[in-house]
Amino acid sequence: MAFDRIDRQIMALLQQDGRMTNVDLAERVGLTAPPCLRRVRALEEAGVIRGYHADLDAASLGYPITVFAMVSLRSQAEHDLTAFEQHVAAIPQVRECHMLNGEIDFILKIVAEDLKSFQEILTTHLTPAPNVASVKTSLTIRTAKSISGVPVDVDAR
Amino acid sequence: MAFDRIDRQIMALLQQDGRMTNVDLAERVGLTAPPCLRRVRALEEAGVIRGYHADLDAASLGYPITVFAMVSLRSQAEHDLTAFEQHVAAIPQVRECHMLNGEIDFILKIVAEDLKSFQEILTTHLTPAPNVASVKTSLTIRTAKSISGVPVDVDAR
DNA sequence: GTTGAAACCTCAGATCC
DNA sequence: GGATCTGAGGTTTCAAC
Repeated sequence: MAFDRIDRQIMALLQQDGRMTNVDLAERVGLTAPPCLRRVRALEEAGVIRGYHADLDAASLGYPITVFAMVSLRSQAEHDLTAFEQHVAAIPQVRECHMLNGEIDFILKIVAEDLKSFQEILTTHLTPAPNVASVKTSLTIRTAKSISGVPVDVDAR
Repeated sequence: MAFDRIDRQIMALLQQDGRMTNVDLAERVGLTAPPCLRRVRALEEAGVIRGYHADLDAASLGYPITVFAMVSLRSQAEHDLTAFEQHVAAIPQVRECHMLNGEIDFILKIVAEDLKSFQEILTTHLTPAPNVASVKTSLTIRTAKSISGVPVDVDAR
């Protein structure tokens, strides 16, 4: 799928403010409402816009702790990798699971109510998981930057 | 700020679908539209709902590569830490920057158009940055789970 | 103090050009 | 892509619990 300048503007604006009304959006990109809405629907149906989400403050909701866990497995056979992914997918506090190259097999981003409950997740769900060789964790002191999504270069192409 | 069951339902639903209409939302939580809207506005003004964002597909937009970079600095003086944070904040491909405890000082999530442009970011912006002792990078092979936000337990309290 | 009912006004979505 | 129209939704006001 190819995007023109207006498509890119639409994506950049909706990434910034996902609840912007269609008429506002249309005005900002220099269209009238109907063609603007058609473009948005086309982007949604093409899977370029995957959804819209409220960005909640983790601390207010009782999850002030964010931890990164670097996990190495004993076996890197595909079956064992997917088994581990399915295992962590069922843990709600695990928000991200990325498979990496190199000596670390997976990096997980985990949120927790406090250090005690984090230790509990670690010792009851992560360390004893099948095939896990080692788990190294690092507490997040502070987060200087956290932008979901990707850079949208409006002037590209 | 304290939340009742309805507040939690609202947050869970808006985290799932940020463009849900207010009347839909009201119906799902068992209210009529006006009090539901007031609750949403209150949550926004309290900073619990920080915003709404379209979730864009990185690969479609020309960013198929995600890399984690573990950075250690030579000095951990507060002045040097914030200087590094400000440095990476200006790099659009750096989407996240978390300060960690332990031997690694920062973990960065970086998106890139291809390996070549990633290497360019690394060698021109990251490695030569002031005070950087070491940068270890890991390519993301695949992402099994990526849920922005936090678990919202509707039945809590 | 929070909900709900009614009013008004704006927007979303469909149709046609 | 734009113009027009209709039904639906957003938002404010105010009364009631």
